[in-house]
Amino acid sequence: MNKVPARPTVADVARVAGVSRTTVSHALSGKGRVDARTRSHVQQVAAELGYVPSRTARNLALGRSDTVGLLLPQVAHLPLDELLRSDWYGRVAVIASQEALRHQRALTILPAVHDPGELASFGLDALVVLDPMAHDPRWPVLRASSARMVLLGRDPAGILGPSVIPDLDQGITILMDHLAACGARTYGVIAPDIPWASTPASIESTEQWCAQRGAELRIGHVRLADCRTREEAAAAAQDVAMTMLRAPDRPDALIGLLEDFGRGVIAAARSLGLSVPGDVLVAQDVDGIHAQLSDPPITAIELNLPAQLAAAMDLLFAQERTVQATSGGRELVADEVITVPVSLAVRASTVGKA
Amino acid sequence: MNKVPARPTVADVARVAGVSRTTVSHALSGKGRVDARTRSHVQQVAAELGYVPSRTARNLALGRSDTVGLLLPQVAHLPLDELLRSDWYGRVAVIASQEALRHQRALTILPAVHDPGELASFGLDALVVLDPMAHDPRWPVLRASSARMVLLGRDPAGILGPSVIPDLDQGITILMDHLAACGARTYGVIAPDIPWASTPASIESTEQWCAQRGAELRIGHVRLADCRTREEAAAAAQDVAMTMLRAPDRPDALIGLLEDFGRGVIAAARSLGLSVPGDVLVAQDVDGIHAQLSDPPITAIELNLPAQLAAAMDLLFAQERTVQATSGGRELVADEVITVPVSLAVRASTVGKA
DNA sequence: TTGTAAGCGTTATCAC
DNA sequence: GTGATAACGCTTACAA
Repeated sequence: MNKVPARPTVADVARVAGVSRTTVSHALSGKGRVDARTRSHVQQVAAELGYVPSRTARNLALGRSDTVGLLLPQVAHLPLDELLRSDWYGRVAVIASQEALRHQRALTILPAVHDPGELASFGLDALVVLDPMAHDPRWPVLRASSARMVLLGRDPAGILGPSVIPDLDQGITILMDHLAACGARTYGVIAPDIPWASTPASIESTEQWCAQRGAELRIGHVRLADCRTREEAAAAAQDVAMTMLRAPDRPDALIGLLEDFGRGVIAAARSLGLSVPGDVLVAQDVDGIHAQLSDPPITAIELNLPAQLAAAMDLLFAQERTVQATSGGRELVADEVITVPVSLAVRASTVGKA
Repeated sequence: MNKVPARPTVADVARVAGVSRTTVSHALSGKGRVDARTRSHVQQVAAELGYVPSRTARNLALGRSDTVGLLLPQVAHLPLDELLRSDWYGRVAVIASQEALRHQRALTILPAVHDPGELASFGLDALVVLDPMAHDPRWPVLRASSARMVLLGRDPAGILGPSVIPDLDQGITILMDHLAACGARTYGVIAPDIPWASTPASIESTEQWCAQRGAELRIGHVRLADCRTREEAAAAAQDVAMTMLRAPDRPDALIGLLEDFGRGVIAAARSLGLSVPGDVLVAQDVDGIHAQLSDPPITAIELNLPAQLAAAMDLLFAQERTVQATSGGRELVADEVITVPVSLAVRASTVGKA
């Protein structure tokens, strides 16, 4: 039962190196003026002793936290919500942790924070808020927080901090251009009735594109409230697609505004004896495994999550090393919206009519 | 530019309540002996002031960290590795954060820790290590850490701490029984050549099952080193499956030991004009979206990740409230292995020959 | 250039 | 029961 040798502290280093704690601190952090020889000596001693500064102590002294909190959405009323996005959130978390570490910060996942106190106790000075929604239950908690905040997804209120969003408008444009180039003339959109702000925005982008070109557009709505699983969501999309495709003047390109809708559309086409992409083109506004594995694989917009999170962290910490003035990072403008470029993953559901 | 009102501290509460800091601490934590009236008074004042204890300060004083670190595997030599498991890791991270919070701990994701110092600086007192491998580059770093550790996945060395693993042996047994019940007589296994300890273990379980019943078993190996994408991995599995299915005495049940292998097998069967499950049964040892979305959906073993992480956290923190003696949690036995029950998700790839 | 000392917010020790 | 006081390990005026 050997007692674990306690980690060396500044005091230890100072004693061994024969200098004061201040000098050690300055020598290692490069802050004050220290003689070059003293500095290298201290550094060497620190290395030999295996000294590592304690984040906790440093944070307490500095009044910050060195960690950024990732706030996942509360699981909403929709039973589907959690299922729908759990994989997505996982990806966000892992990527966010990498980006945070790039800024010398650790990342802490805060699944569901109930009261402002709970959040405050973490002393987080930076927060990434995922998918803010219209009547988000997290709002009161967040308002009470003094942490720097960046929202991932459009903030309907634009009051907590800047938002980082994928440039879905650009994405829709690229997608529609692509569909047009593949011969589409009339379009159909299948939209979920969820309170994510991106859905209305996508619909609007589509409408604008069509209006500008005089193209015909039909919009079908899927009631997700009735769906309990992703399969049911796909099936519901299939129903809606079925109706649209049965119409005499059926659209020859169908876009699903949810990860699960594409395959629903394909199933609908197939059951009507229509070939994809021969008779109807199919695409989604969000890429994902479903789109990649579908038969045929579905053309979709790649949201570029790493770029989104890099942008978010940059917003929080960017000018930190240059500006010593404030709490670090650039001034955060509440209703500013940073758009991140997206790209189109073109797949067999829209090309190769052969 | 109003200065943000600093968060109230124990000192503030003490002053307002007209008592000492000690009394406040005792009153709020319930540790020492405090008069009931004093206690409720202090509590009320604290509530009014919106006092929230600072985790940082508390941790410094107590010498702990209140957070558990999640150590993702280093991205290994295999280019595929990251792709293969990124979704999985994300799920692990989110679920782990929930389980950690259940024990009043925050969860921090540490993607790739290079030197022992870096890890030490976090002062983590609990660590969940993901997928320890045979020659894991993280070992020296971990050995140097004094944190309590639990490994998720079998530890080939059994030296760092207890391992939590899904009971794949049980899973294989259930799966094989199921296949046998569905009419299989000869079996084939398609295994990747990756250094995860679970693969050899699964193969062994399969061999034992077959040996006990005198059933014939063939094993095919896929060289993942040549694969750069999941698609290529599936294609490689398809090649191997093709060879096995072309043999005159082809197996009538094929099991893929990787999430992407199932669909490769199905593709192989299809291209040989064999129906699934009519002519050949197909299954995987790991469930996932791929298995669910495949056509037909693939029977697979559900690894029960939430249960695994719950077990891991329990191991770390279980007896904390009862035992005040040590650093919390039960004694961690290095080579102990905790197995978590798994279940079989039966799907169309093995049933409904009709 | 270096050292002294105060302070960050909390808990633990030990008097009263 | 309650309250000084000293840690915890670090940073940083301010002095020397």
